[in-house]
Amino acid sequence: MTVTIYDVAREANVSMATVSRVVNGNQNVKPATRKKVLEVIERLEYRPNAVARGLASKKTTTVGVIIPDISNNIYAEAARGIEDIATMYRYNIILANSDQNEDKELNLLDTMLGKQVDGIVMMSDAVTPKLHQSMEHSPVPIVLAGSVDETNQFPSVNIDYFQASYQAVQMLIGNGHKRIAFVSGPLAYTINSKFKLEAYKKALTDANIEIDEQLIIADDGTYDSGLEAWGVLSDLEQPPTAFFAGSDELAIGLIHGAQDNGKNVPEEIEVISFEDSKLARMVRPQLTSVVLPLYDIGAVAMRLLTKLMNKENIEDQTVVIPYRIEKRNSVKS
Amino acid sequence: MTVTIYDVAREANVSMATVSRVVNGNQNVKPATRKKVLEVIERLEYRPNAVARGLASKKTTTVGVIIPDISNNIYAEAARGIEDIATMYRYNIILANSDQNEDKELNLLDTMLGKQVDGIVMMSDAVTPKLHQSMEHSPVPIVLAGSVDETNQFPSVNIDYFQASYQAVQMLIGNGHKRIAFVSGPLAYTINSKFKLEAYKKALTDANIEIDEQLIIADDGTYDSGLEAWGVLSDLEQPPTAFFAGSDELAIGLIHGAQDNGKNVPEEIEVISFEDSKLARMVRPQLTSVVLPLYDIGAVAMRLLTKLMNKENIEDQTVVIPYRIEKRNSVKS
DNA sequence: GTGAAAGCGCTAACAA
DNA sequence: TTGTTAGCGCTTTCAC
Repeated sequence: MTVTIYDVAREANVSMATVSRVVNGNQNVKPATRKKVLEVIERLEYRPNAVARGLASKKTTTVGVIIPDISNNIYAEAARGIEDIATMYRYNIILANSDQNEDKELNLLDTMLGKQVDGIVMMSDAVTPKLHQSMEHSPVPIVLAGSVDETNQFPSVNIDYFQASYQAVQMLIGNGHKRIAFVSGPLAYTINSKFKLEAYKKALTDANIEIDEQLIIADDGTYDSGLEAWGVLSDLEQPPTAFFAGSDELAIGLIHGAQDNGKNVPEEIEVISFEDSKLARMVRPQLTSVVLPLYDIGAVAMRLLTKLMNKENIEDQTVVIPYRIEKRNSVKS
Repeated sequence: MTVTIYDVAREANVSMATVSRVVNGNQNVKPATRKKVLEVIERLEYRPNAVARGLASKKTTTVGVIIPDISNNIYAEAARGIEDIATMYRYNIILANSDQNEDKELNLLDTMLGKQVDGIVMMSDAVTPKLHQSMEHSPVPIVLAGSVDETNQFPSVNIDYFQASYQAVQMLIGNGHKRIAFVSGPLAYTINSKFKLEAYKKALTDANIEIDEQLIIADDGTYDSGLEAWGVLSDLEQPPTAFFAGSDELAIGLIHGAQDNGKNVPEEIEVISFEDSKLARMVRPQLTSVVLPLYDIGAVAMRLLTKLMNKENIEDQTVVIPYRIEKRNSVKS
């Protein structure tokens, strides 16, 4: 059978309280006693039962992580950042995919809270009112990673999507383009893409370029949809000469679409992406892209969560990580 | 404060046993009672404490998942398969990265067992003796996903790496190549790559082609190392005319290396990959590749684990999933 | 420095 | 059909 703290206590001729103390590194134990207990623990191969410990202490040292889809590189990268920091602070993570589906998100929140996680990191492109409400009722801290909470009620970590997008579009404008397309993920109606879109429009407007709704496409964000978008856009009477893509996959689809049509990138067509995953260097030409520091976003979010779980004072709940634009060859100069 | 089963019982004028019954869907409850209890649960927003439940029932409905690196698409894909099936059977997963590091693997095993997971899915390219031994001592079932256990002691799910690789190399041989290189990940010394290498050698030998160790390169499996491998190999006196790549990234690196040198793929250089991630279609020419069904491997592994946790009878502990070769344009005909 | 004992919130016999 | 009662394995006062 499994050996319990009680077995150890008996074998070591001490009380279970003492065993508990040595297991938990409590200093109030005579070195000799500690040694004796440690020996018995080793001999019996005693392994503390974290569930019992959790019940008694009301802490599980595990945090919940709700992400849209782990098989999507973006989220996987963030997940790795989260997990690394979690490990550093001795937490384990319960990971679950929501597919951006509100019902799943709600359910996951509930089951994770049921499992008594000490905190939650949540990635969701759309913090709906219902979700928001559920999150408010959480007995443990929740931090948003890569998702902005417009009510500013929840801790969150992000980059400045608007600013980054604005700058990206500006680069294209600076290169003389008048017909600039914006191709984004399905998220056209969600937060982050909303910022990108707003920035896109603002940048054009500020440069006195008229906004043409035909040049704005929102699909599912995949390579194929980038290819498709190229098809649609290049068939326009006045096709775009530059593209602001919402993701690397999209950008590559756009570029391949152009190349398959005999167009040169960046000589004839320029493309700037928003992501800078390792894919960015795996195309010819390599992508110029806003770098979205996913790993860092995850890591910082988790770090923030540890502080919150520790009830430390937080200066600022919403942290904005710096971004930069990596210049490669899909945009001239 | 948090509301417990006891609060619900009191409010509903029943015993906690009855509340427990309705929460657990036990049929031995009069409909009227059930209704009453359900109402109170709703009103009080009672949420069962899974930790207490776990302690009492000795089941946590969570499984551990140990993978090398979630930010690597291969493992992320498998993780998604694992999680989907886990969710289907109402399990949650504790996910952790091992970086293929034995110490971490050992530690993770230990902490997960400490957390009383009901089972574990493990992905490890090298089941070392120590690891093997720790796994044997596990009180809960462990299944290996995408990793073969040479002792055949643990349940595992895989494809036939040898057969798949053999066939891949044969395609190249069939196209008339005599100088065929094998470029693989760092895993040259680990199980799966070992099979690939063996198959490569066997295929050549069977075709009376001499094995040239210079044509065998094992590096870190990244795009850059593919590029590098091209550099080294193309500088040979008798450079290879065909490549068997251990992964898509590697294959793309090889192809770009060739193209940057003005070589045509597949006219002058042919490349076959082993993976078939979505990357495979995101290059020109698109990759011909052995398809490694990662999602399925994960899903089947998890399904197998549910059976094991359920103590169902398993016909065969080691399942071999069919593979196929997806023909695209990096190999002629 | 160490021990006794009361929970933590729930499940699972066993009775009734 | 429902209630009573032991635990599950540990943490945590509170005494000594």
